[in-house]
Amino acid sequence: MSVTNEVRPLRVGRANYHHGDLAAALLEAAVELVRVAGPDHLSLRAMAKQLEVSPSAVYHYFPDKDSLIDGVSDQLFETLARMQREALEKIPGRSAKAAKLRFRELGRVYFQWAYNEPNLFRLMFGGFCRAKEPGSHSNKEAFLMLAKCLDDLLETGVISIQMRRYGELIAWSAVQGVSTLIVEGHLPEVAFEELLDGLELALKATGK
Amino acid sequence: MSVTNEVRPLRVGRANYHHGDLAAALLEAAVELVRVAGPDHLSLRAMAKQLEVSPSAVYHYFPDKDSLIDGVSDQLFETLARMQREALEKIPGRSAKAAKLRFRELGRVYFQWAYNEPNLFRLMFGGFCRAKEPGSHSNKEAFLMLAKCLDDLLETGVISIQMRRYGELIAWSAVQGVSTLIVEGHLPEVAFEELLDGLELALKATGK
DNA sequence: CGCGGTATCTGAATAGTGTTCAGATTATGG
DNA sequence: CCATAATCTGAACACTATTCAGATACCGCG
Repeated sequence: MSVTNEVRPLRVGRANYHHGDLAAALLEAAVELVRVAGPDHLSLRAMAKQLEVSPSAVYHYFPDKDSLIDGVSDQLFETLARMQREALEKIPGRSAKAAKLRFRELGRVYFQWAYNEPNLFRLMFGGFCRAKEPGSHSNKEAFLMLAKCLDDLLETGVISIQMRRYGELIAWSAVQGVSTLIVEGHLPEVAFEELLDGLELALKATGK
Repeated sequence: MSVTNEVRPLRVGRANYHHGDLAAALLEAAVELVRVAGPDHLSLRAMAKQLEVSPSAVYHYFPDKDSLIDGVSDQLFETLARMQREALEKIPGRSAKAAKLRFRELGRVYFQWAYNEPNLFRLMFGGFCRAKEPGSHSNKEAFLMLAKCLDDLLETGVISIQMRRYGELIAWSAVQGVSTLIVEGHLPEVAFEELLDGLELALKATGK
């Protein structure tokens, strides 16, 4: 819907030269291929064939396959962060109940993402790409959302002041871990809600 | 050191036929190659060349590459479990202090494994192999060790009875998660000990 | 001791992969 | 309208997993 949208010819007729927006098309196709086949079975040639483009065309937009995967990763982290943001916006209110719901929903979106799209989750956290600095990607935003959530829980007296200090670390680690363990078949699906129960109880701790 | 050790000819002279114990040699070479190059860059041909064996020889012991990776995975899970067992054996005693040390050490071995050998960790949990049933692999043993640890913490009054119920789930998930997040560069290394502090505090909860 | 059968491994071939590079094609600014 | 820059092609190279017919070495049985 941007202004530049009307300009590109988008491969008029059958002429194959000048795709229009090949970089974006490549990323889109890559996401889809990873989604169905897994990160280790992403094939540049398969992508090129699907976009009716020569395999070497890719190298005008990405220096190599790993760079493309990095691009996909960035996009996925942004998508996940957006989903979390949207989920939070649906639960307004400054009550303890609302704060608890937001906390659980934040974790639930994370887990559901992993559960619904295991291959995308694997690409993000399976060593195919690495975060340049701790808290890069859109992880920065995700981290801030979690922090805000915990602040709300503290203010409404749900969690203790001592545990607030460890909140982000424990919650993020536990949700990340349980997602991996369920996705890879080491834990049953039902373990996730149970983990949330445990987390809430644990963070409450000696406080209140 | 087993009895069958003396029997195999182990590739006498320069004759290349009949390796001796190719299956085990393949697994060993595979572990080493994954260790240095990552799970997605494991090459059957590179393995074969290293063992001075034809590439097709592999297929007499493993139906395909994925089966070999499954074999590697099983071996890695056993190794990790053994390291945890050995770590526990070094900390005897029924005191609260000993129980706390055992709990932390169990997590530390898990994390150190991930941190020291990220590529092996990725093979185990990155979707290259899947646990057939929840609690298969030598995860069963790892899970039992963790359960025993938590029982000790309960008996010595370190953790609350309520939290005992969520102990395995929270501890395993959190340690798994923080290991992934640190290995993949989303959290700094120091986050691990901090997580242990938080976990201990969290599990204590309203009890004692 | 020798011979047949079997387990083991080879060699070649097929189909697929990422990557490079010279050159062909199209779009665009002066 | 033409030159220049951006874009994409086609062929080639060095890899990869996998299959299969056939060669090789071992082992037990007579």
